[in-house]
Amino acid sequence: MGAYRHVSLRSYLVMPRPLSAEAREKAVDAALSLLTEGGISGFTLDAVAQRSGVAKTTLYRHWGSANVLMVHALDCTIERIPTPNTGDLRTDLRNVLGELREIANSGAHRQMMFEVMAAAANDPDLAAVQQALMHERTRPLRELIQRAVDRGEIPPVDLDEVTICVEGPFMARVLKSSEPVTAGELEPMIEFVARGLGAPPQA
Amino acid sequence: MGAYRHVSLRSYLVMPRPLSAEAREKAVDAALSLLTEGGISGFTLDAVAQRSGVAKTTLYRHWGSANVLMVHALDCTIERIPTPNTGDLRTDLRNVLGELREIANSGAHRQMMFEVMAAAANDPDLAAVQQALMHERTRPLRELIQRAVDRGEIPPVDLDEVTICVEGPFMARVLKSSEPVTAGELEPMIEFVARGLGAPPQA
DNA sequence: GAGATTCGCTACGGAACAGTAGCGTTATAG
DNA sequence: CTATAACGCTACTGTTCCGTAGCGAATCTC
Repeated sequence: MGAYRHVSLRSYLVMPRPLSAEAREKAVDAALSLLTEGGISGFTLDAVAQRSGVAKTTLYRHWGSANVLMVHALDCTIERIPTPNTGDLRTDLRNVLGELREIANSGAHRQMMFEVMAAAANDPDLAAVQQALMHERTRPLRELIQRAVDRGEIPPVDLDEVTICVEGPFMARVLKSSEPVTAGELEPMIEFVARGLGAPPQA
Repeated sequence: MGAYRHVSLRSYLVMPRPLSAEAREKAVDAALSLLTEGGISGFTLDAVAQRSGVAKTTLYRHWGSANVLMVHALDCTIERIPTPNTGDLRTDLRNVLGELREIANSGAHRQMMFEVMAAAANDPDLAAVQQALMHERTRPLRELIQRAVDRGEIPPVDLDEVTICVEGPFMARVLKSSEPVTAGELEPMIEFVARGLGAPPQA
């Protein structure tokens, strides 16, 4: 934890002493670790202050409210995951779903995901961040499907419609059980999805 | 709201005055309406007491804690949904997904679902109820798939594996947007899933 | 009717949490 | 070195919610 985009808004201006980037970074890291451990219900400013070593008053000086810090911290986790291109639909699927599998299996990711989605119903900012996060995570799927269409491996499709269908089985599996998803579980899904996309039978 | 199974544990015994079934029913109804409106965060005993007209102290006399009442209320929502048999895979899918669509579109169902799933991580009782609820809701899918195998419309499958793949696209769609799912959106999913199951091309 | 028990009401106690005030300390700009 | 502003600390208010105590009134069994 540390390679996120910490935007220090005022560090370019000449001031006696800008809001310290160090405090922001420590606070965001603590916030994220609390969020992944206990979900939104485990995220309190008292806890962030204690874990980060940044005083609660300073947290308010930087972000103004607990919610803003939480949304900012989640926003910092948005990152592009690589999209390998192997020239084969099933192999591409295996690679990307393997990546998503590791994300889903890490920590108490489940609880956080659910709570964020629930809370997003009452918080437009949070909803936007959550939307962006999900969109970024499924981007590789959209890309590999588009490539399969381009090379003629599968017939043309409505990309948005079909992406939902492709990620669906994986998401349903993650929702269904808190057990980690194994690599072996992915295989039947890949075959199902490849057939659904209209790919020719496996070589 | 009223056709749930309200089990009055002591109503068969001869006692001066049993815990009133009326109070239980009103409390459960109020609890459920609060849960569907505001999710778990909208569920408080004060709110249940106010909406149901049952005193908070009486709620404790019946259930002992807020959590027990909540789990009991959710347990009361478990009900079998009918499984039509039309003799055609795609038509069966259309019927069952149509049922699930209505459930998913009703009220603020989304938020409740997420919060319950998140809370289930820390509460075995709640997890059990949630598991049972999901299992009951997807039972028709398992049944219609089994029938399609039996009549030779699709090749034999691992039922659990494949059910996840079939419900997946629908669930992914529900998760993705808070907009109601339209009947038209189901069609591409049905075709995708039918192909995934190995059904012959549409007539 | 007599006795027992439930019900509703009001009022508490206690915990957790958001957010603020005040004050002394520390680091930076000039 | 000096002024300025951020920092950490402690303490506080206000709110929300769980869970409980005590009371009188209503109701059921016998």
